[in-house]
Amino acid sequence: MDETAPQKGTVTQRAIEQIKAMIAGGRLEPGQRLPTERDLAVQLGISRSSMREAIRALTVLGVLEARHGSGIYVTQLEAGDLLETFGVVADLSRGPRLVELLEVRRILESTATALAAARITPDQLAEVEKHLTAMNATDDPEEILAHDLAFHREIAAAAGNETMAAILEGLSSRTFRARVWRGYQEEGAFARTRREHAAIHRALVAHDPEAARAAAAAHVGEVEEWLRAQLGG
Amino acid sequence: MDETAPQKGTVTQRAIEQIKAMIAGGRLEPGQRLPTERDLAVQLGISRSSMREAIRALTVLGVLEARHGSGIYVTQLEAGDLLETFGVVADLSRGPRLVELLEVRRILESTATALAAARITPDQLAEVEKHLTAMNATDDPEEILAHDLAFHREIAAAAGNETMAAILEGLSSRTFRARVWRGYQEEGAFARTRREHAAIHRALVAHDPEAARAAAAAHVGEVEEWLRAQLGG
DNA sequence: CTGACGGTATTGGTCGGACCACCCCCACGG
DNA sequence: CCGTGGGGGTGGTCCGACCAATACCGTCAG
Repeated sequence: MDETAPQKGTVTQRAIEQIKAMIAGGRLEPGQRLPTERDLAVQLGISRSSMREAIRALTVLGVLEARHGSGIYVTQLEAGDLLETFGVVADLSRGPRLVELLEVRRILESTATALAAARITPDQLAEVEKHLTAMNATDDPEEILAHDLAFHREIAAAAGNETMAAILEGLSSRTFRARVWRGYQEEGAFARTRREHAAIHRALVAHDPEAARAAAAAHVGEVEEWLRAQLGG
Repeated sequence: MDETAPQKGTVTQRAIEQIKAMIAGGRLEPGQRLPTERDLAVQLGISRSSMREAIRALTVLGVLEARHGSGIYVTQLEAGDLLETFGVVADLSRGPRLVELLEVRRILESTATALAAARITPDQLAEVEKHLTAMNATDDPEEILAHDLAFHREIAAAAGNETMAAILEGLSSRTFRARVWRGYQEEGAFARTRREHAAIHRALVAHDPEAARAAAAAHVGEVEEWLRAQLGG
């Protein structure tokens, strides 16, 4: 047995696993700077080209961050960094998968809203109200969408679980919302959306988790059912 | 304005976005074969090296699949393909983030188990029972873990939401479970785990969603609380 | 005519080197 | 003391070559 010759998969794939292992094993801390591409390539016994592919792969995964002229660094490995790729899933999903994604969002969003109702601070509540007001004060769909996103983002943040908030952020990625929202709002769902947002807000003010859960579930569920009908007929 | 010179970010990043756009726009269908690396590089006006980095990035994201000697293909873009990277998040998370991940899993797993209780077929139930029996028939931790994973995987599959099942799969990735499980089981939690699994199974047999939800939430919650205590001191 | 065989063109994988663009730091001069 | 300009280091891009796995197709035996 020659332990220096694992010989599994491509050299690039191996390099990816090795760097991941270094981080998981604590040899590389969040925020720490890595050796240069050239040095890393020599250390792992591969060419710089292959090493660059490995680094690029870990970069898109949100594990590494390359700063031109400075060096390669490990990200803070926070939920937001690693779950950014979740948006890709939403962007490339179509048909039945979109309904499944909305179902997941309904489950998480309702729970997050319930948690927020119990924990939200006055400051956070003020922020939520700001976006609610702004959302109702304009007719520009783009602006409405932006404040809609921020409205739910603030609530998710108030729930106190960064990971959950990051997942919800991915499930509400711009292109995803835009694709579904366009058709949904064309049917004059603005009024209904406003009522639902108002209901969520009331539950937050009352610090009523169960009401918040129900309001959020109904809110997402409305879109979910509409989309299901679109696909079914 | 020269529309041929977007000039935003690195050329590789641009290539990634362009290929993603081609897929999102329907110009590339799932399973379809892409042009050669060399041809793609020419089409987008970049070098083959840069194009390879873009392809590698999309490969690790589960969007593309490169077959040596054959060509590059779009994956089926199913939940499993795209959410495979979710395992990376679990593998690289530590400390408080692990608790957050378990909280997300508790929410999704309890809902999935509830859905499964309502929809599970006799065949699927038999499969679940198979792993439950096998799990109780051995003392080998590795084998127990494998059947434990399969037990929950079958239940998630029976819930009828592939996306949710794929996320749960990622949240139960081997290294994640192994890291947490080791310490948990060392405290003689085998008996408790067996009781909890039995409770989940009973709820499935009875087709009782609420009981299933409660049992699953308690099951994950136990581990969650233990982990929270570990970190707290 | 059919099917197994083998060679060859195609295609992804790896390598090495060259040059550019950008950042950081330090020595120099005000 | 401060700012400032240059130089060395680093990631970004490109090129050309060769290797390795695959797919295709013509050939030949049955």
